[in-house]
Amino acid sequence: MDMDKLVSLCKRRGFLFQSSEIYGGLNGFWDYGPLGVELKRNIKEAWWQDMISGHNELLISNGAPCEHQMVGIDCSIIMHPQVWKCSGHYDLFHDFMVDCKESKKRYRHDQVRGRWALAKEQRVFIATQSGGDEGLQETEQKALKFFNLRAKSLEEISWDGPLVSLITITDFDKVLGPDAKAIGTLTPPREFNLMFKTIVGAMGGEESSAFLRPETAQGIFVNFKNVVDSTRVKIPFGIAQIGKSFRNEITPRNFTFRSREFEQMEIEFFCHPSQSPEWYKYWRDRRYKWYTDLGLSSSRLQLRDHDKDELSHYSCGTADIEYAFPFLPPGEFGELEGIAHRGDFDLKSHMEGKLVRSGDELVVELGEDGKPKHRGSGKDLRYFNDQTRERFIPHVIEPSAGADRGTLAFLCEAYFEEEIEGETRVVLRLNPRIAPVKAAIFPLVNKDGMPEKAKAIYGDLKKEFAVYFDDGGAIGRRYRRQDEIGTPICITVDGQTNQDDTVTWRDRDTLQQKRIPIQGLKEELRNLLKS
RNA sequence: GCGGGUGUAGCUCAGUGGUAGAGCGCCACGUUGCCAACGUGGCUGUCGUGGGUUCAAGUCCCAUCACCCGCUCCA
Repeated sequence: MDMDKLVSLCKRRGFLFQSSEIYGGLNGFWDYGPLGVELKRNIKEAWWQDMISGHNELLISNGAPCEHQMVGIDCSIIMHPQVWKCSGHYDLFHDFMVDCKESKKRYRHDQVRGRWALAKEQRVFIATQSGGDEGLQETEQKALKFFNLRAKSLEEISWDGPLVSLITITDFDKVLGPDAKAIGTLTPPREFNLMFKTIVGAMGGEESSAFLRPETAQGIFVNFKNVVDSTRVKIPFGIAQIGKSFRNEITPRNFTFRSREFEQMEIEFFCHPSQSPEWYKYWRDRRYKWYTDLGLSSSRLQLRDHDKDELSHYSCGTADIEYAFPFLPPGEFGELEGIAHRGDFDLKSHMEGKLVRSGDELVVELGEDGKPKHRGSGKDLRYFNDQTRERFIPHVIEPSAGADRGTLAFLCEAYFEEEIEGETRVVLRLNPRIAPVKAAIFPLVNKDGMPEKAKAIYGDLKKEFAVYFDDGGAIGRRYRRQDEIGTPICITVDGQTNQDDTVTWRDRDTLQQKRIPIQGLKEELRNLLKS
């Protein structure tokens, strides 16, 4: 499938627009149009229904170790800055970068190394991105070139000290950049923040700066105690949230796939440590099945377990649900959702302070003064089981899905072009549950009372379903218009309707028609949405 | 971030320094009895944006923004 065709359809039919388009657009931001908002809402509602509101906590779900409860929450986007310090985002998403004015390259400040070289009465800091022996060799080569010396005159250069980080350097005018020919081309380090910064309060200064959340998860962790205290939930249970998150991605690309503002659908599932591996497996499989049930084909979808060295510092297991997007090279997949076993990392961080791994253990990271680098809340976030009299920090399984990525995947999967009697038909084979319009109602022609009858049916169905009325142009054209936006059913009032109160029911995928009585339409549509 | 490409009507795209175009779509009227029918009429443009060169710029130059491809980087 050609991605351009889908992008064009999305624009033409009102699924997706570039943000601020009349001003030339803004990189990494997208708007959902009238049909797009319905599609995305349907996907989010399907998720909420299947994970939370429709969940039966009295039954053991397929593959689950025991019963579990599910509740929802909706947290603020801006939170206390300490949340991000303890979660690790502040340190991780907060880099200093230096730019090279000559080579136009950008380097992470802490990843550039180098050593001082003296020759021809000049002292220069020769920088490189390599470390170890490779770094030593590279700096030698660069120094020879810079001082315009032959390889055999290497001894004319004297080296002052070992390979050190650029962080230790203050006189940037004596630095030879990793890809530069002249000295002094590197800019001083500049703050490069992957989190969006904002100011709280109209008169705010630096002390009142805050961040837009880079993930929804932390709102759940900091409310863990509130939920436990207010709802009578018992472990194991999950807290779910749908909401916007923000990341200042360096390279937004591939339509909405990597955006700077995006929507997440996240569950933090809290369980006893001894049961956590079973729950991890349960959520992994359950979440994969959710996508296939809604229409993603298993040939383009994969569940991939992370390698040991790919795991985050806190994780004891992570799997990605990935989709073979058409804009990716064959064989490559893009992430739709990550299911992570996070252990007790998050709750513990918000109790004690930012954690780092030390061997097999998580310990509070200390600052230079020997105190915690980022202090936790000091609140006791342990869970007390009054049956077993056990007090413990629950382990967490986190299925974290991207709503926009899911929406994009469903669109890609649904797009088909096919030849019908020499004409190309464009059709979105969306699952009826997520289709923006469930059915369109047409009068076959605009006479003999057909429009009146069709309008009456439309008015009645509209109370319960997202339906669309169209009497413009020939009937064939109206069918194709609906095919293109994924409407599963077209209902047409024709001459026979006046005699026996039946209408034709036309299927988007098979193009087959059947006659059904007007009274049976609602039941028929309900069945369609159940499947 | 780097390199290459693209930017003209809602969409797809023509356009040689000299009057802004086509197809599709959309709207109205008529016609029309089931898969992008037909007729008539109509709407649609800051030629991505800002500068410059020129008597004259959609066209040439510079800058900038956005999108696509390839690197690079990254949750």
